[in-house]
Amino acid sequence: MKERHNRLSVVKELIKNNRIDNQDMLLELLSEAGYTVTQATLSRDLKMLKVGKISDGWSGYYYALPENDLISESEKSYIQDVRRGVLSIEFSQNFGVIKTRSGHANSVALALDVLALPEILGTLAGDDTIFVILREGMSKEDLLESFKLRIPEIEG
Amino acid sequence: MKERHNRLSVVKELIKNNRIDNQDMLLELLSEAGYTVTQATLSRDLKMLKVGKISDGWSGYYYALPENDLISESEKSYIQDVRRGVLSIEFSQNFGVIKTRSGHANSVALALDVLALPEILGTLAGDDTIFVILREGMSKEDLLESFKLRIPEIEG
DNA sequence: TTATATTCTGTATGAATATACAATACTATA
DNA sequence: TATAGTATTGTATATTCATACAGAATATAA
Repeated sequence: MKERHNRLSVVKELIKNNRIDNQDMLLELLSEAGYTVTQATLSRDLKMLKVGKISDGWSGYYYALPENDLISESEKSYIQDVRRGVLSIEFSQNFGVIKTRSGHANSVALALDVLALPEILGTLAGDDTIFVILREGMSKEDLLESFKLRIPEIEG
Repeated sequence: MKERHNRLSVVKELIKNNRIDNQDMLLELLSEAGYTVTQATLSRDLKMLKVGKISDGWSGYYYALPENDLISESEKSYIQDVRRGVLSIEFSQNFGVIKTRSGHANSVALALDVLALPEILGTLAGDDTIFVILREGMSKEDLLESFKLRIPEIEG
C-alpha cells in the first residue's frame, strides 16, 4: 500500500508552499489533491512528518516543516550545481572520484564544501574530476546515504 | 502592573531551559516559580511570546521560542561587531552613510553582509565610513526598522 | 479627584488536535 | 492458499489550546 507514502509527500509539499493554519484547512487542500482522509489520519501524518506549528510573528500560527526539511534558498542553488554537474561517483578505500560534466568540477566541489557533508574531509577539483577524501571512519555508504538525504534524486 | 511583564520573562526562561510538552506542565513550573495563573492566561502569554510547538524528532512535541529569540552564536558576534562599530547612520535618497569608529568600517560592513538585511543591496567600506546602497523600493525607514529588529539597542 | 479608557484576568466554552479501540488491508511465511 | 503479524484507517472521544465575555485593576485625562 503506497497510499500513505504518497500522501505524506503531498502533505509535505502543501505545507512547504502554503500558509496553513489548521488541519481542516489542510484537509481541504489534501482533498483537492485527490486524497480524502479524516482529521485523525491527518493528525497522524503530521506527527510522522514532525510538522510543527510556529508563530507568524504577528497574530497567528501556521504549520511548518522541521528545520531539517527546510533547505535554504542558497543551499538549494548549490544542490542544483551538484545535480547539474555530477556524472558518476566511484570509490577506492577512503577516496572517492566524482566525474562531472566538463568544466563543472569546480562548482560541484565548491557546492560540496558549502553543504559541509560530515563524511567529507576535503575535495580537490580539476576540470571534470573531483577527488573526495573521506573522513576517518566514514564509508562510501555513509556518504551516499548523506547524498540521498541532502541531494534528492541523485544516486551513486 | 508589572506582574505580566515579569511573568512573561519567567515563562520565556522556563521554555528555554526545560522540555515542556503542554500548558499544564508549564502551569506547574510557573506556579513553583511563584506565578499562579489559569491556563487561559498562559495561553495568552504564549501567543504573546510567539512560542511554537515543534517536534522532538522522535515521539513528541515541545514548546520552543521563535527563531528571533534564538539568534545563532555566530550571528550574535556579528551583531556585536555592528554595535561596537557604528557611530551614526544618515541617508540621502537610496544611499546611506554609516560612520564607524576608526578601523571598524570593514568589520561592520562584513557583518551587514552576513546579516543579509533585505533592504541592503550592497556595501562599500573605507576605514571609518560605509556606503550602503538600498535596494530598489526600500526606504531609509525600512532599513532602520530592520535594524531595530535584528540589532536591538541601535537607533539611527 | 472623577471620569474614561486600557490592560489584565478568570470562567466558561468553543475550536483544534491527539488517541484508544476496532475494523480492514496489506505483507511475509509456511 | 492459509495463517500470523504489521500497518493503516475511521469513529468516537479525550486532551489540549484559544477566546468571548464580564469584572477587576491600572493607567490617563480633565
